[in-house]
Amino acid sequence: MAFSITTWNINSVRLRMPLVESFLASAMPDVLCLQETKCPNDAFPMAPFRKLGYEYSAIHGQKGYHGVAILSKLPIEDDQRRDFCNIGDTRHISAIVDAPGGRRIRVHNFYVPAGGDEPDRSINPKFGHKLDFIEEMACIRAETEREAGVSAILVGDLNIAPLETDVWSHKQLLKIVSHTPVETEGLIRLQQSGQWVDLMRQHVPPEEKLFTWWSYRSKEWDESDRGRRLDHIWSSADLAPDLLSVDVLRAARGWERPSDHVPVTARFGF
DNA sequence: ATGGTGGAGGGTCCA
Repeated sequence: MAFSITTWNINSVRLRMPLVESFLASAMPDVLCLQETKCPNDAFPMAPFRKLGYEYSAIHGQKGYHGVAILSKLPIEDDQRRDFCNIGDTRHISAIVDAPGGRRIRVHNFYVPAGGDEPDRSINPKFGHKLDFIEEMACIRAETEREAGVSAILVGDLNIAPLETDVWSHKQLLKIVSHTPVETEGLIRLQQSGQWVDLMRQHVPPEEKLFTWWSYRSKEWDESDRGRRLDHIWSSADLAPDLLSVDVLRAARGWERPSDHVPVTARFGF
């Protein structure tokens, strides 16, 4: 039995619906997690998703900024939203997916704050917000007593590239927000304390460069390849042995009017 | 060292 899940920071779901539709028609993941939908709930383009077989959804959006969504071919239940840092941002949603073989998987979909430009919380409150956010994420664990027997997957735009090979130049990015030690150490601590497995790095060795985002501010993004791995797929330990592949669709960055992030898909065989 | 681009919304803010 198979199960697949995609995470994609879409940077406006309404603007990029044609790209989403063509991606889904070919990749056909069971579950699609979107970030930066920039779309209030009552304006979310549900119809095209239904038409493609994504009958089930849990959305959490607001006007102009942020916004996350889970679209699913498989039934979902118990959708929840948590207001991290208590400021009303729509940056988290989760739901339990009824996966094949009677498996139940709690899927968490995150859009972590980018953190601004200056990596110093005393002069840049956005950086402080980001650090507080990832601290609070420690409450989201791969295994919980309350949902015993439920596996877990955490995906999203975490806006941190934790490994040296997750950026085009470790040395040149050490003081750049997304790759500063306080962020990368915080993310790895979070991963370990929550008992999460980094599925992208289980599939692609940590020695190899791996990126999911390339800035809009570089026209030759492909040749210069100054990317970062900001998007992640983590799972509880029980799912890790069932991972078949992780696909980072780099080609999507070259599509017409693209998102600056590309879709990442994990496929499992149970 | 700096600025470069893109989306939302109709100011600038955010990334």
